[in-house]
Order: sequence, then C-alpha cells, then structure tokens
Amino acid sequence: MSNDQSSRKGNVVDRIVQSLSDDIVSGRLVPGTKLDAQGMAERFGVSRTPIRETFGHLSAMGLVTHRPNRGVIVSTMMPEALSDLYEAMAELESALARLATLRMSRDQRERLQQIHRDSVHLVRDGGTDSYARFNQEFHDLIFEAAQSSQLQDLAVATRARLAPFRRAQFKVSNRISRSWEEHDAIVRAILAGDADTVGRLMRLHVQTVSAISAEFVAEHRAAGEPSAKGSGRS
Amino acid sequence: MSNDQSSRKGNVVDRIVQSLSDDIVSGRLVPGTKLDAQGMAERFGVSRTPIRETFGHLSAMGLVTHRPNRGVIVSTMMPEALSDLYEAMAELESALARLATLRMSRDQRERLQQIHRDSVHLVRDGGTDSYARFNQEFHDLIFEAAQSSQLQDLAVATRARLAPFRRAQFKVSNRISRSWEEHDAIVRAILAGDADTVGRLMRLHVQTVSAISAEFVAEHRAAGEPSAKGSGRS
DNA sequence: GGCATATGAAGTGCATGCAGTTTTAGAGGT
DNA sequence: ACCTCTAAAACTGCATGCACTTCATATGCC
Repeated sequence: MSNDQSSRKGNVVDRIVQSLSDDIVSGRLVPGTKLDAQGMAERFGVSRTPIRETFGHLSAMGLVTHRPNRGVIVSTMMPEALSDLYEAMAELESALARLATLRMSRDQRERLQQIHRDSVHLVRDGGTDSYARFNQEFHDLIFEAAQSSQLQDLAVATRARLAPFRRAQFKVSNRISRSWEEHDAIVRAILAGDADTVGRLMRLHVQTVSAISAEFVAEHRAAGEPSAKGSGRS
Repeated sequence: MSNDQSSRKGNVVDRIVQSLSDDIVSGRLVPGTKLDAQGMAERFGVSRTPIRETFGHLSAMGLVTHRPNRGVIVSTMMPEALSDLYEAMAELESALARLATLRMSRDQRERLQQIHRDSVHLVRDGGTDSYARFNQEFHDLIFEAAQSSQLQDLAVATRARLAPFRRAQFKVSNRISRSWEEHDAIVRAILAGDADTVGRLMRLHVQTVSAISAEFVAEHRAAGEPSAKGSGRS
C-alpha cells in the first residue's frame, strides 16, 4: 500500500513482517495460531518493540487479528468475510482487466498471448505449483497493463489477504483446465478490445475461484484444523 | 482498512491518528508541512514511541510521506498520483453502486429517494458545506446498500486520501446543480434496477469530480500555496 | 459441593535512553 | 569566491523498564 520504501537496507521490522507474512500466506502458520510477542522477540533476536510494530503491520494487512488482551492470532477467516474479500477481489480485478484492455501496449499484448499459449503445456503436465506461478504472472501482467497504480496496490493487498485460501484451488480436479478456458476467453476479449466483456469475464473468473475456495475451506473446517474458532468462553 | 477495532477506550495512538488525520483531511495541515516527532510528542503529552506508531499508520493511509532521514511530511499529491487515486475511487464507487442496485433493501431505496428529493433545497440555497454533507450521506448510503464490507473499506480509505482535494469541488460554479443532475440519473437507474448503467453513471460521476479537482489543484498550484515544492533553498 | 472473591501471573502499552547514521553548517584551503 | 572536509546536531530505530490492565487459579464462604 505504497508504504515505506524502506527496503533500502532491510529494517528489522520489515524483515520480520516479510518472514511472518510469508509464513502466514504460505500456510506454515495455520489460522488461529497464537503469535506470542515474547517468543517472536527471542526467535528473531530483537526486543518487543519492533515485534509490536510488526504486529501492527500484519494487522493492517488483515493477516492477523489482535484481540484486546488475548494476544495476536493468525486471522481466522469467517466464511462471509472470505466471500466479502473475494467479492472485492473480483471487482478490483474486473476493473483492472477492463482498463488493461484499453491501455495495454503492443508488447504487453504479445507477451500476454505468449505466456497464455505456453501455459497449455502446464495444463497438460498438471503441475499445480507451476500453473499457480503462471497464473500469478498472467494476472500480474494484466495489473501492470492497466496502468492504475492505486488500483493495483489495492488488488495486490487484497490478494495477499486471500493467499492462504487460494493455495489449494488448483488441487480441485479439472480446475486447471477450467481456469485455462476462462483465461482463454479473457485473452480473446482483450485482443478483440472488448473492454466491458473483459471486465465481466474477469469478474466471473474470480467468482469461480471464490466458490472453489469457499468449498475447499468448508471441507477442511469440517475435517481437521481446530481453527480456534471457539472463543465462547466457559 | 479494517484495522484495530480498538475503539474500546481510546488508545493514545488512535486518538492521535484521529486528530492528525482530521487535521490533514480538513486541510488544516497543508501538504508539504513537516510533522516533527518531538513536537508532536510534546503537543499530545506523550513520548515518541506512540508518535512513531502514529506516523506509521498515517503513512499506511497515504496521508503522510516518510522520507528516509528528513522527517515526515504531509503528502504532497503529484497530479498523476491524484488522478490515479481518483481512478481507483471511480472504479470502487462504480462497483459499489452496481452491487447496491442489486442488493438495496426497500427501506434503503426509500431513504435514498427521500434524501435525494430533499437535496433539491440545498441546490437552490447553494450552501456548499451543507451540500457536501448531503453528498457524503448520499454516497455512504450507497456504500451501505452494497453490503460488501471489504469494498466499502477500500472506498472509505481511498476517500480519506482524496478528502483534502475534494473540499473545494462545490465552489466551482454550477457544480452543485450538475452534481445533482448526475445523482438524479443515478437514482433513476437504481430504481429501474439497471445495475450496469448505475455502475457506468457512477464512474462518470466520480470522473467528473476528478477533472474538477485536478483543475482546481492546478489553479491553486499556480497561484498561492508554496506547497513546499521549492526545496531549493538559497 | 458450588460459587464468589482475591491474589498472582502474564500481557500490553508507553517512557526513556542509547547507539548508529545522515544531514548540514561552518571553517579552512585553493 | 568557491569548493571541500570536518564536526556537530538531529533523526531514526531498537532495547529495556515500568505501570496498568486483564485473565486464571485457588481458596474460602455459603
């Protein structure tokens, strides 16, 4: 969110924010996990002050939730909050895609076609990780092409918050080929210059991911993952 | 951005963030003004630690800019950053208005009509402040009706960043009656249930405000307001 | 035996101090 | 007179300590 450009040397708090947000986004820290300030201070070899600041940043990113006097926990996403977040993502991506259609440079247009065509291999080979990487590149390219830095910042921030729940989307059977088909329709509309259609298709694309994620989360809730939702004391 | 719900008692930093962001948003603190940490600490009767945290929050909101070793200044908005911000606002409001059209309750629909009809008086009387208040109420009602809290949060945060530049929009001649006409078209489309049209109209509405603000800022830059762009001392 | 209250323990937030670094101003030299 | 080098002042960021609040557990009373 256009915050500190202090990547200049590697501030302690930035390093820790990076480390912890990676842990959360990658799923190494399960939602509901309590983050102990003292433990973190010792783990990173710093005092509680930068840890405190770190927690503030993570809280601002929505990755952790700070409950008054009960410590900081990795955000447990309630289903409707999750769908809210996906809805915001859908609208942001839709707007960016529409703008990208209008503003995309010739080079970007060609590159989009290229990586999209190349992704056919990934669909066949079925590597979820590699397809996920391509997927991010695809969307990032559209973000860039929209040339709307503020909107892009909002989308990137929102995507970071959704990352923990998007990881498994490609593990659903047939999801990869479906995703490719949706991308294909989007690319066609972009090349045709039909901005409104692109916006509509992108919104549907993200909504589809939303539905899949919600389903996946629901299943996992049912099975393992205590997820610390109790909170009902006594 | 859905951050601390710590309105519980009035944390020192929250109070100061509120106070300073009010000062910035209301224009009492002119863009370019240097915010001295020590001075603020004395002014609010606290130490530098919460001031530091406060600056972090304001920076995250985009209201201030932190330059490595030269202090914190109230953000000076470059013209193209301003239009970027307005573009994001236009897309957010457009999405919210479209969703609101689909989800607005009967009560909200009636209330929207009511305040819109009442605003006719304000157009005639020409009070810019009272019309600005109504305008915010109008948009807030649409935000609420969209029932998309994340999108709403993003829109509110973006509006806060734009506030310093929106203040004077209604001082432009005829702007109030034009604004009312745009609102009128939006209300009609909402009542007709034409969500896509509502989205388009709202986007145009915000874009119009953007153009006016940009013009206004350009004029003011030329005339008064040193705006701390000199920086070349001597 | 259950409930209420009290006491201890832990967490939280702010103050203050300190060390590393940058900016800037002044003085001296060319 | 201008440029450069040096020194001082200021800022930044983190550590540590302390006071206050809140939560849990245990004990005593009903």
